[in-house]
Amino acid sequence: MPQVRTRMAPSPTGEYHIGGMRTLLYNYAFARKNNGKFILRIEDTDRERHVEGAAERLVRVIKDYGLNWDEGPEVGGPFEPYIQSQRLDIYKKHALDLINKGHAYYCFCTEERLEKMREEQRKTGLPTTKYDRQCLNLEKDDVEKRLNNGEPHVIRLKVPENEEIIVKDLILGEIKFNSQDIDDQVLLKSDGFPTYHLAVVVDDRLMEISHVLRGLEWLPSTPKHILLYKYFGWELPVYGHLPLLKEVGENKKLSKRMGSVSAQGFLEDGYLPEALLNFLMFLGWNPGTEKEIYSIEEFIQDFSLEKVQISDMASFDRMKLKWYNSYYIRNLSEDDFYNRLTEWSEKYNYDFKVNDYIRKYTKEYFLKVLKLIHERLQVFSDIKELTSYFFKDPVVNKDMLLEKSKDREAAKDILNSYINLYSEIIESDWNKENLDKRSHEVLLLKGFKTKEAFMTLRIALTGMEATPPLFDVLGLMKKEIVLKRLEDALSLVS
RNA sequence: GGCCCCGUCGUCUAGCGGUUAGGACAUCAGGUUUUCAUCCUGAAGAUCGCGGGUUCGAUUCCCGCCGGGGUCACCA
Repeated sequence: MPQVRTRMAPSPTGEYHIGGMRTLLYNYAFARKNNGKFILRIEDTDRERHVEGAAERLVRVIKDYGLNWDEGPEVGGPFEPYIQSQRLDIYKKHALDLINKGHAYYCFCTEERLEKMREEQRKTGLPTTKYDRQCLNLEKDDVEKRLNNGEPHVIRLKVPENEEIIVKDLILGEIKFNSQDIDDQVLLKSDGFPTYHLAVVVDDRLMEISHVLRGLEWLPSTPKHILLYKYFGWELPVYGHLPLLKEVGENKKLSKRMGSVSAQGFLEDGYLPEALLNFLMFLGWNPGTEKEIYSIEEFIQDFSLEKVQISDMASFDRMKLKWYNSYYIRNLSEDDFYNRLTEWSEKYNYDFKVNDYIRKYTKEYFLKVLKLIHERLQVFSDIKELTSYFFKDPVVNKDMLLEKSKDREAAKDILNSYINLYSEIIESDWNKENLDKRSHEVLLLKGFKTKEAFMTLRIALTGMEATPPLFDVLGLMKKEIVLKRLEDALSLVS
């Protein structure tokens, strides 16, 4: 059996899409699983949509997800270059080859004419708009002359009349197409760049790609590619088309309105790569068991094309992603949690820098805070809100504060009692256990209801209804801060 | 519109002729707890899109319909 070689071939036209990362992950895992090679190739053949620096960011984010490639940008390989804009003469040579074999032809039609043609086709209600082949049978001399004159032109594939083309898809099975429905695809653009269709076929062949795993959106153009393989006299790779990603319940592609869609965006939001990857694994694949927590190594072990879903869309359940992430955060050791958070805050977040907080409040204090919110943090970007009251006085909502006790007098009584208690406790006794004990004594003494008293205190001290255990929080705070906040709350309700 | 793909709890899925149709997320209830989170236990939730076949028997195979999606560029 020939070596398994897979590839991912993204276009540097913007931020790398999270769906692209899923497809990359499958290609990566399949190659690793079969002791093959995984190739990264940059498909930058669209000069108009090309975005400066996008290729560099692409490479960066793939590495940030913890993945790598055996051949491609930065690492090189036996089939260099791996950037299509540096392979222009290769594509041209192949396009010319097709012309010589009679499977392609020059076309001098202008954009304007093509637009007009389509306009008319639509009017006459033709079932599908295809190039009308005006340039198919130009005289050889005529073509020669126009080429010499430097007239703008493209090279088109000459699609056969009525031929059945069968796509053998490893995931979907055999799919039949008729060449009648296929347009005379442009192969080489007037700027000398190839279209995707030419470039992908030529490069996949030259780079000896054995398996093409790509998104389902490519299925309709696969017959064009098969035609090209045939005319070049090449053997086909194995195809597998993966379900597209959609927003939950929306039957739509991922939308920015629902959150991030770029691979980078999720890292910025504070998702861990291992959680992201675990989540991505299940977007179109399922082991058929009940195991849902997968490391990348386990995934490589269990991945198989047979288990890829036959489905048109895989649902990108952001809720479930959050669950995965909180699971992975919870399972970080305290050290790792601190280190990962710090690293993240330095790299992505401009609003919450761990190092700034450490400088201001000491690392010891910061670590204690972290310990309290560790299992409550779902994504790193929640850190600021979740810990705000440890670092600055909260804005307390008066109504929220009052509704926890019977009435205004009761609230004042509670606040007063605990101000008295806490002012008496000396610095050396200011710890969680003692505060807990003494606070409960006051409860008994004054006949306060536990819930009323402690909720009132919690809100007065943190401004929030949901926090870590009250005396954990109190024990961490300085005595004078506690007293100040209780006094503030008291004057708020007075 | 043409071509092509898909259709199982609220959501995502497992299933590859005979199952009490399994799991996860979400939801709800109970336990732990001063709140939240975690953790544990449990509940509810699917006439397997609809209608025909094939079969002793269809969620599973075939056909039609309906619904959703993808694609029809000198974009990938």
